Amino acid sequence: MWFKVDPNSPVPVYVQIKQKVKELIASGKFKEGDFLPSVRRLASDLGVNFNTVAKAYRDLTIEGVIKPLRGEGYVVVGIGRSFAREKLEDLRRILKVLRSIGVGREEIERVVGEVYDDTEG
Amino acid sequence: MWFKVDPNSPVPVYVQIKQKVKELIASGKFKEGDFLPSVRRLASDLGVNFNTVAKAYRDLTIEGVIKPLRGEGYVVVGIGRSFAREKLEDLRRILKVLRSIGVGREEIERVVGEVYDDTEG
Amino acid sequence: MWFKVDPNSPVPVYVQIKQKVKELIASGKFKEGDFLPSVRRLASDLGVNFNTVAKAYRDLTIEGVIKPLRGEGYVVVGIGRSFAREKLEDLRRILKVLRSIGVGREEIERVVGEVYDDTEG
Amino acid sequence: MWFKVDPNSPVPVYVQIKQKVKELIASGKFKEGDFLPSVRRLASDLGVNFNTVAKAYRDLTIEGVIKPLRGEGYVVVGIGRSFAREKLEDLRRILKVLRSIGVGREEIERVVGEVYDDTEG
DNA sequence: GTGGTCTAGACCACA
DNA sequence: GTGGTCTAGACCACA
Repeated sequence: MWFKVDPNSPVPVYVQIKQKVKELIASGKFKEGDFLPSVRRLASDLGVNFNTVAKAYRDLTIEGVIKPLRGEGYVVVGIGRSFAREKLEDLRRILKVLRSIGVGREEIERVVGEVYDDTEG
Repeated sequence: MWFKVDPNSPVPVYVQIKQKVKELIASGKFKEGDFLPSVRRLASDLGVNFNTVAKAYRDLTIEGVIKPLRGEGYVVVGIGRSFAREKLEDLRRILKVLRSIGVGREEIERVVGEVYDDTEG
Repeated sequence: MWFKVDPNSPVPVYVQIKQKVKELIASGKFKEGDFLPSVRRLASDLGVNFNTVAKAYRDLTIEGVIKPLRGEGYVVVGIGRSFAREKLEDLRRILKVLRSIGVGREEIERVVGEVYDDTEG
Repeated sequence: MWFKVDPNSPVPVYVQIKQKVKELIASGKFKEGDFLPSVRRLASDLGVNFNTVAKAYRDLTIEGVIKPLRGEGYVVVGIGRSFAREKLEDLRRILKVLRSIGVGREEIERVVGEVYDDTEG
């Protein structure tokens, strides 16, 4: 039920964790006021060190996405539309690359269709 | 005319360089048999260290994308369809995230239209 | 009428409580022989855990400032001149910093005037 | 020539380091464009762990006081008047406490005189 | 040599 | 049990 991280990616593990947590909040799997899994719990589930998760949570705190309640855990504050906006920017960037390397619009539409017509996750 | 790298990105600079070079080859700006800019030249243009570019070129050599010709520089071997396939996978991944956070297909189509109907680069 | 603590300060909450209680005794709001609010009462007023206040009172007991009377609560023993001396040391320390960063004596005197000419709290 | 930290203070060591570095910048001992001592160098000088200094520098980076140059070190960006303003607030706070515990204005002036008439650091 | 990431693990503050 | 600080030390990216 939990997500995974790739320790061999050039993207640091703590950045991967930040991304995933943001996705889970943006998608409503975690709602405002919910508690995230504890630093140590998530670290153990992901098989990474506690400090790595702590750094991800600390960053998310600075970004105003979550908030630490001493002795209680991290609670979700919210993420607003900013995450969707970021992701749409990512989409635009990759589409530009695809266009520039000669991938036609039909191929793009095929993939969009596959994802959006897919009935499961 | 040249591309840029972001030294503050969590993505290592040499990985950024590899990506850009692959894009330039995939898009035909560099063709089979063309010489890439020399390690020193590119390093100076990007404002990064010689070793950083050298590592990017070394990796691309291992991946079979370019080939060193002693005393002449690095020549483009080719990149085939693999790069486009990778990028389409990236597209699929981001579309899934966008769908999961509730971004509708219309919004996706709007962005696709913007990029593909755009007449310039 | 009661004081507050800042749970996000790097200064531990129990240290903040100790400071405030000392100030209240030094300023005469609590006199020798007076009872402090009970651990549970203060904890509830401050919105902190019982153990946090208990630790502050325990420390103050060790320092000889207050004394537990079994079944009755904590009674003020006294604080003498030591607290004022500590605070004057704090004053000296901060003045040195202000002087070293170029804040002039006039600006210091202005603040002293503001505080000491102020007729209320 | 270097400063010291107190490992037994309730104030975390990394906060103490942040304070000291800010003082040194505010007082002009480090100017815009200067490099701070390296993370590992300062850690060794202070007898603390490298991660502790790293956390202090990271925080100062977020506050916009310094900036990391990969492979080169941390360079001073600037601190402006904000630090002096913070310190004057600290002064006001402590003066209020001193007044409330019955320390007279003469005693305050005596300390101010001592610090500001002192010819050495 | 300099910063960045990550692990492993101790001990403290707080609920 | 939960977060916070700190140590000790490995290995990577970059100049």
